[in-house]
Amino acid sequence: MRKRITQADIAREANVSQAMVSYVVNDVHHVNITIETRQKVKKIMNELGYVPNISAQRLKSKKTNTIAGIIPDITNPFYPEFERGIQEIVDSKGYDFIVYNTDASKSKEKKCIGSLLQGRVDGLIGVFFHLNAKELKVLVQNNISVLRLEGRPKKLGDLPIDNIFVDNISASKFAVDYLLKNGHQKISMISSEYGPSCLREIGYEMALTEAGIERKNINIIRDKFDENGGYQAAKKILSTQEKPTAILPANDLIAMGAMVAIREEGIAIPNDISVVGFDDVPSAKLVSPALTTVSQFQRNMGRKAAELLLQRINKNPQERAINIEMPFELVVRDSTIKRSNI
Amino acid sequence: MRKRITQADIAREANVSQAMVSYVVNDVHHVNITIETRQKVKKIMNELGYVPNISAQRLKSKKTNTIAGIIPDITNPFYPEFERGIQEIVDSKGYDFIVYNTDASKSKEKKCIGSLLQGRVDGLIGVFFHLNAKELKVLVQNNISVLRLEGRPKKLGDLPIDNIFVDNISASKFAVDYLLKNGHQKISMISSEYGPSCLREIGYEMALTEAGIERKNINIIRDKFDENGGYQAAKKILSTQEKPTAILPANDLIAMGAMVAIREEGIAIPNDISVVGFDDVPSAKLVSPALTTVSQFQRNMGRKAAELLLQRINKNPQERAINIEMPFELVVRDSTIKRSNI
DNA sequence: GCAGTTTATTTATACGTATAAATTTCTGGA
DNA sequence: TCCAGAAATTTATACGTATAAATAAACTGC
Repeated sequence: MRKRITQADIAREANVSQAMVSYVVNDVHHVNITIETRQKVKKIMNELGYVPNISAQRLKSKKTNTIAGIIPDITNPFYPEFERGIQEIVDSKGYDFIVYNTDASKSKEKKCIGSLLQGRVDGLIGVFFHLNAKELKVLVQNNISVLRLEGRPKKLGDLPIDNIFVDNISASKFAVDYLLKNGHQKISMISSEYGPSCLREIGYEMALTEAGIERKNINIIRDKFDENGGYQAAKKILSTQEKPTAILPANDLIAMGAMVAIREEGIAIPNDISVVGFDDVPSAKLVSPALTTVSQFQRNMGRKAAELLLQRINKNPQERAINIEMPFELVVRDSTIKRSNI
Repeated sequence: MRKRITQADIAREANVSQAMVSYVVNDVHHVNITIETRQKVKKIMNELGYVPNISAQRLKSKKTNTIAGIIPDITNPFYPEFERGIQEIVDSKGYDFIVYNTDASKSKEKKCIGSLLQGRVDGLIGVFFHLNAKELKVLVQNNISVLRLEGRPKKLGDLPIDNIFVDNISASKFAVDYLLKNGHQKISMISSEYGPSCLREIGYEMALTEAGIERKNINIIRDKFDENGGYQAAKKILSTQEKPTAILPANDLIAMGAMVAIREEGIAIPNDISVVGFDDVPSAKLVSPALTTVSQFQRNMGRKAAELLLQRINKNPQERAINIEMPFELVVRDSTIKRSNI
C-alpha cells in the first residue's frame, strides 16, 4: 500500500507551491500560469499518479456531489428502472448516488433523514409513505434539496420541495373505464394500505360510480402489496358466490400473485376473468397471459426527477416549489378481453 | 437556510474549547471530563441542533465509511436481492452504499475504478466481466479493499482480493443431470457471451458427455442475456428439424423469453419441452408454468459478501485472499416434467 | 531608466474535525 | 502548608484542498 499522493507532494517535487498545483489541477482561468510550469506540474502529476482527495474537496467546497434516493425496496420491481433513470442523469453530471431502502416503515424513513442531515448529500429523491413536508423541512433548512415522487399533485406550501407525479386517480379510472368499455360490469379491486393504493382505489370507485354501477358491485379487498397479498386476496374473492369478470389489482406484483391463485382455481384468464395491473413491471410482459397494465415509464420518471433535482440544487435552491406531472399509458396485452354481454 | 452548527459554535456558546466539544461528541474515554461540562456541552448541542460534518470527519479519519457495489445492471432481477443483502449488513455497521451500473461494458468498469480511486469508498463488492485482478491492483494499492462475486473459485495470487462464488459449473451440471435423470436425451442450451454463461456451458457439456450423449445432441445457441435474446434463440431452436425435449437457458430472463417464444409456437411447457432456468429471480415463481430454476440465494450472498468485505477492511486489509463458496439449490417447479421414454 | 502594469507565483487562511501534547486546576497526604 | 500527581481543560496541529490576498518578476511606454 503506497502513500497517497497529495498536491503537496507534487509541489515539492516540482519546486512550486501547493497553490500552484491546485490551480493547474483545476485549470483555473483567472490566474496566469506559464506553459512551462503547467506542463512540469502535469508531468509530475502523471508520474506520481495524483488523484484528488474527494473528502478534502467536499469539505472545502461544501458540496458533496452526491444525491440520495429513498425508496421502499429495490427488490420491488417498480424501482430498479426508476433508479437507473436517476443514475443516468446524475452520473453524467458527476454525482454519486446512494440508495436507502425504507421498507415503507416510518422509523426507517426517519432514520434516513437523520443520516442525511450529516451532510452526505446535496439533495435527495424520495418516496415517502409516512413523512410529510413538515417533517422534511429540516433538510431544506440544512441546504439539502428535496424532490418527492408522488401519486397526485401536492398542495405547494412555502417550502421548496418539488414533486413529480403520475396522476394515479386518473390512471386508475382510465384502466377501469377500459374494462367497462369492454363490457365488464363486476370488477373487484385488490388493494393495499400504503403508497399510491388508496389513490387507485379512488379512481376505481370514481369510474364505477360514474358508470352507474350499483354499490354492491364496488368491492375492494386489501392485503399486502406483493405477490403473496395478491394471492391471498384473490383466493378470498374467488371463494365468493358471484365471481367478478375482472380484477384490478393495485399493482403488478399483486396482479401476478392473483393470477397464480386464479389459475389454481382452474379459472381462465382472460376468458373467465380479466386482470389489469399497474406499473408495467419488466416481468409483466413475460407472464402468461402477458399482463395488461398501466405503465408509468419509470426510467423516464427517474431521469426527469434527477434533472429537476439537479436544477434545483444548482440553480435555485430556495425558489418556489413546483409539481411536475408525468404521463401514464395503458398497455393492453393478453390478460384482458372484450366481454360479450348476456 | 440556517447556518450549519459546528463544534466551534458550541464551544463558544459553552465557554469551552473546540477540542472539549469533540471529546464530548465522541465520548472519548481516555480523557477526563467533569460531568458538568459534559452536560453543559450536550445541552447546547441539542439546543443548537449540532450534527457532525461528515466530510470533515472523513478527511481527518481517512475513512469514508462508504462501500461501493459494482454490478452490471440493477434492472437485471438477479441484483436487487443481492444489493439488499449487502445493504442489510453495511447499514447495520454505519456504512453508506453506492451502486454503479456497468452494463457489462469494459469502459464503464474502468470508469468506476477511476472514480473510486478518488477515495470515495473504503471498499467495494464487484461483479466484473472484463477487469481482472491485475487491473484491480491499483485499488488495493490505494487501500481500497476489493471483493469479487465470481462463478467459480479463482486462483489466489498475492493480492488481497477475496472472492465469493457459487460453483456455476457444478450447478449447471446438476441441473442437466436432473433433466437426464428425468429421461431427457435431447437438451439444448441457450447461452450468452458474458458473465457466468460460459461456465454454465461447461457444466452442461460435462453432464451430457459423462452421460454418453452423442455429440450432435450437444447444442448451444448464444444470444443476448435477456428476455429478447432468449426469445430469438428459442425461435431458432424451434425452427430446426428435431426439436429438443428440454431447454437450458443460461438464466431466468433468457428462460422467460424462451417460454414466450415456445408458447407462440404452440408448444406445451412442460409436456413437449421442459425448461430449467438459472438464478431463481423473483418472477420465476410467478410465470406460468412456474419456472424450475437454480437458486443462488442472492440476498444471502449479498450479506456474506458484505460481511467478508467489512472484515477485510477493518481487520486485515493486507492478508492473503480467500475464496468463499456459497451453496446453490435446484428449485423444482412446473416447467419440467419426467419424460416417459420412447 | 523608472513609474506603472501585467503576469506569474507564493503566502496565508479557511473548511470542520480529531487527537497528541502542553497547560492549568484540583486532589489528598506528609 | 506545600507538593506530587491526578484530573480537567486548552493549545496546537494535521487531514488535503481551494482561493483571496500579497508579493515578486517581467514587461510596458515614455
